[in-house]
Amino acid sequence: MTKVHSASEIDEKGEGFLKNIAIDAVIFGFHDNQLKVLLIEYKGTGLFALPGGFIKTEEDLNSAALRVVSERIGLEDIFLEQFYVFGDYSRYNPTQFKIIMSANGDVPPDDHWLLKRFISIGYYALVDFTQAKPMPAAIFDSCNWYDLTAMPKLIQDHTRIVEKALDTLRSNLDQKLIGFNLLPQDFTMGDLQKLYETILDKKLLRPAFQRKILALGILERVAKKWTGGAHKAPYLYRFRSAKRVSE
Amino acid sequence: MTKVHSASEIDEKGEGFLKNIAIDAVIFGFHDNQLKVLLIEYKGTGLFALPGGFIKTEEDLNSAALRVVSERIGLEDIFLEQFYVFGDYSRYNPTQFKIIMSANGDVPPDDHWLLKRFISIGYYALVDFTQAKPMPAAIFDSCNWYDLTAMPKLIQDHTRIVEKALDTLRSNLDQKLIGFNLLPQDFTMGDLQKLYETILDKKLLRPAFQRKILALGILERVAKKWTGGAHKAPYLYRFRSAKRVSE
DNA sequence: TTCTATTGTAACATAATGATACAATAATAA
DNA sequence: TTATTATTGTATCATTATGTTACAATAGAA
Repeated sequence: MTKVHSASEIDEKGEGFLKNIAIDAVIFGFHDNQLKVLLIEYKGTGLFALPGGFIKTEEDLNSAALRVVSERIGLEDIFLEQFYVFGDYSRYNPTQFKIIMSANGDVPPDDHWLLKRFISIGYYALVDFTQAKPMPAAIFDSCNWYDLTAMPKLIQDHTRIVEKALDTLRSNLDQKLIGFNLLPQDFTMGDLQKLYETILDKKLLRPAFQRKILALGILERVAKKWTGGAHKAPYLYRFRSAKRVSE
Repeated sequence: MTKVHSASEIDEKGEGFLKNIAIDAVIFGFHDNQLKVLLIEYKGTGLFALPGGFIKTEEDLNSAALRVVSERIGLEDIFLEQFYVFGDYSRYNPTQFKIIMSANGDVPPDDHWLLKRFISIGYYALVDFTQAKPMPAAIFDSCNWYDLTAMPKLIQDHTRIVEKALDTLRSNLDQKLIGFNLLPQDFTMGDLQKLYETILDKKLLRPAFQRKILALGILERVAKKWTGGAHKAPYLYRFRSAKRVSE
């Protein structure tokens, strides 16, 4: 329950959108050995939130989520998956949305559809930080990456949504092979290990990690080697399989 | 999008319920070495469906799901978890609901809220077959267990929902320790193994299974032994931890 | 050319899992 | 009462996976 379009785009009754349902997206990136989350800031409020949106009357749910994410990040081929539906009544907080809309110049009537209760379907996305281009919308002051460890206070239960997304990412990391969606096309084994260590928040043994990953048979070695350090140059690897978008 | 209450309970505008959102529940049971699913049959239509329902305006999503399930099964303490949200536009099929409502004596106007598009939040429940008491509502002809391998044709995409629930059950079986929710309080190691074999649809080696399960340290041996066969009597076991309901 | 930091992988240790074997035993039948 | 039978509980060994140490290879800097 987050992405508020421009006032002209959505009327007071929410015609053209499904009622009571929102999408919130936790978009993860990885840079400088830090997990990042994309957050937006509502114009003139100092209120930070996850990117989000609503479902058009004739739109598939997963397509709506993809639209919401790609509008913020400027990419089309995105790993994106549902992870939880947040539906506690205690989430309902219309005054916060009155503030957001008022700061944007719209003073909404009390029965405005955006002031009704919303159930939010949580999606998490894994994107290549080097390719992503954060794009604010008109009603945002900003749209930027934040270290997971240094996020501003978020509206509603969005902090909990991020935590739950991280839990899901952790437990899916080994099971499904999704980590590579956070890396650029070519990367070293050290890059991959640091990514795993950052997500899992624990040190891994280098030989065992390398052996395990290579045994999966999903990497191919790129001929050229990375260079730059005063030591033996590591190989560059690339994942064979394509990125997946939901199921 | 399934459980239609009596006509008097819900008005044509759906006052008191969230719009466009439904809950569908895949309730699993285990009996005679068969996985069972609870299905309802809409009165006078021969149409089978998953038990389902809607969310009250001031009700938590997970509470609504628990209400929907316990109304059908007559139990309170139920393992219940979200597994996926079904939101394709192609699910939308109002004529089927016109048939169901007409057969029930209500001829709905075309703008009746139940004839609008619904996004369905899928939950799966694991219940003790010996304790469950399937309870039909007024608008059902029946509410019964069906073998997963011998289900009738279901309305909408409910067959796919069952399949996806089974996938989730399979992948959660080892990770989380949820299998015991399908068994009565006391059971033998053979019972548990048969349950696992049925769910995973493959044979397991008895000594390895026993060692692995016991190593988890979650079972306690009940003093008395089961009896009845012309062979050594197996121990009865009981799970230490309590059942969990969602997160 | 030597030094340094890091990589790639071999080698061994330990733990987990797969597979076979067999004694223990509750009911049945002789 | 005793032998028979089917199944249980677990020991034992084999295989595989994972944890850990060690060391040669090497790109750049000194």
